[in-house]
Amino acid sequence: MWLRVEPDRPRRTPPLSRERIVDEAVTLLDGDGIDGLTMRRLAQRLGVTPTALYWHVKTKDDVLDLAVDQIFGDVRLPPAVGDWRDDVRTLARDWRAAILRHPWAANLIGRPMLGPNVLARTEFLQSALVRGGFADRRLAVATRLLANFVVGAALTEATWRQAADPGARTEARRHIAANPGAYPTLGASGHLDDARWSDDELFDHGLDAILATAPR
Amino acid sequence: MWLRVEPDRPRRTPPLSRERIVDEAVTLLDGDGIDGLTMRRLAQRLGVTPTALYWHVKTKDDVLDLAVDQIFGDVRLPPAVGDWRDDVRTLARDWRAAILRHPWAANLIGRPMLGPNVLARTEFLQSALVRGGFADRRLAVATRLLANFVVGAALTEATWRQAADPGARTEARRHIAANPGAYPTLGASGHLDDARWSDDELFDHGLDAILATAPR
DNA sequence: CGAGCAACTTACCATCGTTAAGTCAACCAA
DNA sequence: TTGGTTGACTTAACGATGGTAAGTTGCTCG
Repeated sequence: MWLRVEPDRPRRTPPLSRERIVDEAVTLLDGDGIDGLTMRRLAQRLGVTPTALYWHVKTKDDVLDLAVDQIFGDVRLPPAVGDWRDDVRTLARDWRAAILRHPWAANLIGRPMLGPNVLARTEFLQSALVRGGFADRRLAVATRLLANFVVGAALTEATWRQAADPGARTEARRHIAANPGAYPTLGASGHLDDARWSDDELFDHGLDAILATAPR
Repeated sequence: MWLRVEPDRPRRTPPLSRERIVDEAVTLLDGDGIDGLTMRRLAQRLGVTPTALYWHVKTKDDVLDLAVDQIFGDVRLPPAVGDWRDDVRTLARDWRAAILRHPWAANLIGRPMLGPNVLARTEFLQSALVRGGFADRRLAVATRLLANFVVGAALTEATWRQAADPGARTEARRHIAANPGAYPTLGASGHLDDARWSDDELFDHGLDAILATAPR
């Protein structure tokens, strides 16, 4: 009895599980990007045969879907007791930060994005807007405006950041500079990477502009 | 002399070209989605060997990049002589419509998206905002707010529409209904698909909210 | 002790993107 | 006319990938 080994103790690695698979997938994606995630590489990292994964997961797309929802789980939900504007700002900033922390997420849009974590965040945003006095159609409009701005901004920035060719932005700038006639305003304002204002700054002010549309 | 055949006349199909490849790729993507595009299928449609494509194109990713930029070329640039708000609205609506017409574009975000067509559209948006009185940081903020809202909205809607499982939205709704405690506001307002307001309507009003932030 | 099942492995398949080498007609210099 | 050069394409093949089918192991429970 007291000699009995703990169950599963002598196993070389902790037993496989959907959770461990998803965790390892995320770190693999973080390290090597979207093309770095292979069922074989994933299995190897877990000390397991590729086909073993298919016991816990139906397909590779499942892994991707789970990975996407996982990173949205990192977005903490504020207590929702403070000023509704602060709550919105906090959540929106964290949401954007979560995507920027895992830029590969930009490649996985086009997937459902309807996991429970995303739903919970949208719920939070909407309830904060309700506290702000939004209702009916204005509530619906504001929710979408907010959510789509956050997602659009984060995805666009993530896209730029992960551009395999680090000179892609530079290349685009050169293209603009080479055809000044075609892009008079862009060339003058330097929309693509104006050093005068940071991405963070522009995001925050965009957020404020939306919040300013509150009733009263 | 008068007997000489026109050059390349007896060819079975018109000669291959980057243009023809991209055109066929777009129709293939439209028909069968992102997974339907294979170099082999593409070549077969063009009456050619798969490897022939590599004479005109360096890699499959090139084809995808070109396809993405191509659909943005469909977004007509308004004359830019009318009311600046109307110009912005027209371009934003067309932009969203172009993405919704080719929902697979949602899967290709994460790519540069810096082709000349996209640049030209952003340039147009920005110049319209300048006409609206925006300048300096407010100009930069408004440009990003606008562009990110349009892209975010279109991508999110495209994602929903192309969900392989047509019941994904339904599934999410069921999930919400099953856990009423977790999503009080969402459950009540039916954010996901409230029949009271259409996507078009919510998009237009979101646009108006942004335009309302204009100076003066 | 032996059946049964969960968890994993071995063997294998079709398909994919891509490269290397060969073919073949059209053009141009001699 | 000839003969070589080049552009455009084909034949052949490679390695890697996502996935399936059929075992194999080892734990649990009767």
